[in-house]
Amino acid sequence: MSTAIWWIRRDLRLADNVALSTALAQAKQVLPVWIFDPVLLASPYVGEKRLAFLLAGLRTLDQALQARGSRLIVRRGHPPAVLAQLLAETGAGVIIAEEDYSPYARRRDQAVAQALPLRLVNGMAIQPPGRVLKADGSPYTVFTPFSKAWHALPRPRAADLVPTPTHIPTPAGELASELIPTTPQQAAAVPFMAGEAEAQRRLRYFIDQHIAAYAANRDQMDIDGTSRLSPYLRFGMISPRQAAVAAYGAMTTTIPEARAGAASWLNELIWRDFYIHILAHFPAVRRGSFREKYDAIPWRNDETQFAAWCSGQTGYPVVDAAMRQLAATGWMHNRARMIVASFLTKDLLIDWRWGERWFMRHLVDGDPASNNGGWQWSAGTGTDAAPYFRIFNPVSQGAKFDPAGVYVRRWVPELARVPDQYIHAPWEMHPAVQQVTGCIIGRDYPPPIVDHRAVRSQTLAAYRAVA
DNA sequence: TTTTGAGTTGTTCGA
DNA sequence: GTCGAACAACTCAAA
Repeated sequence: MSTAIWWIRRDLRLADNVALSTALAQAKQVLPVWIFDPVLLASPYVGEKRLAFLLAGLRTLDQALQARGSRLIVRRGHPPAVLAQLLAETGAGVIIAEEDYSPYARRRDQAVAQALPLRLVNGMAIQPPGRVLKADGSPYTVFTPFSKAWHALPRPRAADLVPTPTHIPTPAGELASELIPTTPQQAAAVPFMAGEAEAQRRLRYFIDQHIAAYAANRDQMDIDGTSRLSPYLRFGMISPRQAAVAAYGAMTTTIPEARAGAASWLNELIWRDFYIHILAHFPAVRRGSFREKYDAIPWRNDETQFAAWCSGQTGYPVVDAAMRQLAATGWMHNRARMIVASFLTKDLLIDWRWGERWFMRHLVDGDPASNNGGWQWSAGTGTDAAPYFRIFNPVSQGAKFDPAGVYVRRWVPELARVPDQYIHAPWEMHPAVQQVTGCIIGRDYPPPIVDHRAVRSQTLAAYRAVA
């Protein structure tokens, strides 16, 4: 075969790219193609920060391709039509892509495969859906047995990783390609530089500097103890197999903390696989509760309270810090995600889908599988959900995971001079203290929009009624 | 088929 | 201040 199309979707990398290596093995020439799908661009789940990160990633990928004798062809339109046109233009005999298991992607790929020679390969998950099943062939819905079965499979090894090709022979003829739009101004504050090289640099830095303390620090919001690789995994600027191989590598050290940290981080990668599998096997979770009875929860859905949550004006410092971090940077600490999700669903009794959509619009790493899984876990509606009476207390969570208020003060500057003992409950400051610290509750910072203790018991009653 | 052990990440209360 | 129990049963997975 003379030409294969490498259809790039969530695999913006050249290293360990099975779609690319398969294309190179099958054809003399490979044409890398990106398609802007109007359906996805118009989705309410797309936001400008993630879009900007994607565009920057495409530019970086194009540069890497050009350094290897190739280039990125960019088109816009309905993928089946665009690909049919490209096959006609190039005479390519096959389209090869990394499989995306989310519901829209599967429908899209089915439509393509009906008319065109499409071949899908795994790479988005470490173990693809269908490979981790119970003895009777059905999928797992509880994490721990899933992870046991996952661990029983052959582990990815460094030798399995496909090296970066040194040269990518690409058809030389004239082929129309759109320019990649320039990054909107908004992206300036996003602390993620797009691209494969940056992903590898972060991986090395994390493994070398942070893995030993990961198990102890990963929940601390005031410490940069996490890998911050999620945006790169989201767009395949690093493959999850590369991450897993690095984790296994760190597990061979003699330092017990490093081994524990690596195991803990690998577990998070397995959670990522788990939610990819859940969405693949149960696509209805995208629209409703995994457990149907929880669709009957009587959400209060107060628009004013939702707006306060979105803008970081709830009066609960740790919630507000997290929501402002999200708005400013497109990222939020994992512990903070749980706290604000618990607050939205359990304190405000607002439908978890509202929070899911807000996260998707603002997160650079927004991924349908992980985001949906996390929200349903927090709301108590999902597979393997937390018991509904497990309601986070935003004050004690703050005290535990941001004890000196470093995280809060960074993102809620009006609380900068509030003493540590009040930093997570500033409304408890005596008026004289408010005066001295320059933070008058109701003037400089809002009073709490709900009384946690009161709404907690209301929510318990509401959940108990449908459980 | 039945039984048994277990289930990411919490909070509150009372001794 | 610390610690264990209660929260509330239910579903899942595997023997």
